[in-house]
Amino acid sequence: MPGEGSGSALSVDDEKVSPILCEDELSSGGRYLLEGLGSNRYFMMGSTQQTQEGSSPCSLFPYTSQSGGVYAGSDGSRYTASLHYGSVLPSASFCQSLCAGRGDFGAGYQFGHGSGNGYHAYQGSGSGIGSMALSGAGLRAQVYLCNRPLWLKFHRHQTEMIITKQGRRMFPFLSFNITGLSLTTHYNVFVEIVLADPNHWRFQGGKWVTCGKADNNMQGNKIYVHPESPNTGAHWMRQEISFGKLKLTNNKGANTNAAQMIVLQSLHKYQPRLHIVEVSDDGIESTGRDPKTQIFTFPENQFIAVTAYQNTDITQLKIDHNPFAKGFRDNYDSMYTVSERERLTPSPSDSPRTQQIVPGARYTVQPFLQDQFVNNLTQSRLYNAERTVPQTNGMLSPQVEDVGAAQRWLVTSVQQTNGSKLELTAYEGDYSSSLLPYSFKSLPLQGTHSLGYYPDAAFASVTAGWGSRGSYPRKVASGLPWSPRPSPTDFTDELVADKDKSREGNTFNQSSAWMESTPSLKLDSAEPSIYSVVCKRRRVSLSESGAESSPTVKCEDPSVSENFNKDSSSNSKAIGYYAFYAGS
DNA sequence: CTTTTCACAGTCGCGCGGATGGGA
DNA sequence: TCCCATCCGCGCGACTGTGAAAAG
Repeated sequence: MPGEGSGSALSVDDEKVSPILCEDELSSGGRYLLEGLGSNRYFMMGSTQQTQEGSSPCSLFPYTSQSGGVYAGSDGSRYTASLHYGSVLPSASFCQSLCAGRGDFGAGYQFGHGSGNGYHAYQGSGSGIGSMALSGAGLRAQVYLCNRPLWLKFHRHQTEMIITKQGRRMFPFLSFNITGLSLTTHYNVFVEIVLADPNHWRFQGGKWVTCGKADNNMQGNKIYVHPESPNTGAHWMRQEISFGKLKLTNNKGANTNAAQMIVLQSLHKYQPRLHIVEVSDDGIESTGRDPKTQIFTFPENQFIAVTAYQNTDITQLKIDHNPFAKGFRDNYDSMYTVSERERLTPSPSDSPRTQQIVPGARYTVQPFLQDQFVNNLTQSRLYNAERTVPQTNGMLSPQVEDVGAAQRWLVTSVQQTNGSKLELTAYEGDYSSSLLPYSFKSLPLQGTHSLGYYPDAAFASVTAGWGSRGSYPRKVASGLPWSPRPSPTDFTDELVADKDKSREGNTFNQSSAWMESTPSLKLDSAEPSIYSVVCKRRRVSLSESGAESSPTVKCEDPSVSENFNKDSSSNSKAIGYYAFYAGS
């Protein structure tokens, strides 16, 4: 694998610049001049400091001001200045509307380079789908971050990614859906991870603070090419594109599996970027003056590379959501040992077996744009307890997270013969008005399509990210007495932010507006209040002494907790969830 | 004191081979 | 009886965070 910026077959146009600048961002001084910063490229966003301090939802979209000049690496990197955030840049007025109305771009940020003037201002459709023409091709590619809710969860606490000498997989991993590509044109799809800011970071006083300048002389591979590259647009659009096998390392001299590893430096903040490069049929990149490249950046993918976790909230999130860390879940037994007979309705989310019967990529349907592995988490594992770290430690304010997490996308699995595989549906559209205070115009809910999609797609995303495991041939849903559906936790996840609010208010009125139409959500909405009383708990760790501000209070009444798990997580949620779909 | 490295135990799932069942 | 597809169990390697030790 080529080293940084040396991908022979991968090149990015470095000439295009976005003419669109967001006034807010400009005035914020969130841009850096990076001349002389060395060979590294920086993903330039509004400074983290600013976004931490600022409560404006606009901070969620700090890239709105970016133009092509942000990658002004002094090494003449081939990727310099190829970022064109302006493609979906809201105008200044849109920024204002964001701040005022808590609007959202949606799950898909669309960047890319166009033909000079082809920067498409946000249309205000609320679809969250930006659009940008490929140079010369006239095709608009759109990229959706599939597991965005989970990313937001981590991002809220400032995501940390472990790096080791032998390489560590990312979690959450990067997973995208792409639309708008030419069906027959070949593309290389790869991820590049660049410095997000010029700072060195350290975890101090329960939060991340800058600590001097970043070491910008880091050498090593910064690119991970998707193993299926190159491939046709039809291929890329057929299913989720996951980078679950991407590994992060701090071993500069790593030779083995170098293609699978990206070399990072500990305590630096990084920004992954997705590149889609059009290539000729023989796999050679398009040549000429105007290579057809698009780059997509999701700010919630930012993370700080660490050799050991610093923030216990991040650790807990990893344990809770990463199946490989299941062994560290403290009440794993009680969570999953409820006999099948005791269940009124089996829940797709409460059995470890569930993960083994995940159909995965066997079904080529588009996975529910969902948390990866988030489904296996029962509601007993919430973060209601007092925190060691300010909740706004991350880039997002709770409010901002509300915006992002509450946002839902469902990519239906309709296998259309015309090749347009993806039919995007704003799943929550019907009730967004009551739940979400910001204006968000959703695409129409496709009732029959959506319902028909759920049974198999519910778990597709669970395994899709882990590469080839999707071909698991057995124990598919057909053998189950129930039809798997998106886990109720999906909704609950979205409501995490609401939980934080409700734990103080202890009121159910908050979501009453949509209780009537969404029974399952009603149940989930009620959970925070229940749990804030019954089961304030955190990760149980021997090392976590009482001296720390994070309490180690376990469920005061295990039976209550267990019953809750059983009744609510399995039964109520499943029933409620089912009722929701059946009744919708 | 901070950061990195390493061994560890638990979990997961791929891949293999054998068992099972249905159809020709 | 044979063939094929599916199911099942097992072993191994990959993967995880932990916690102590080492390194800086």
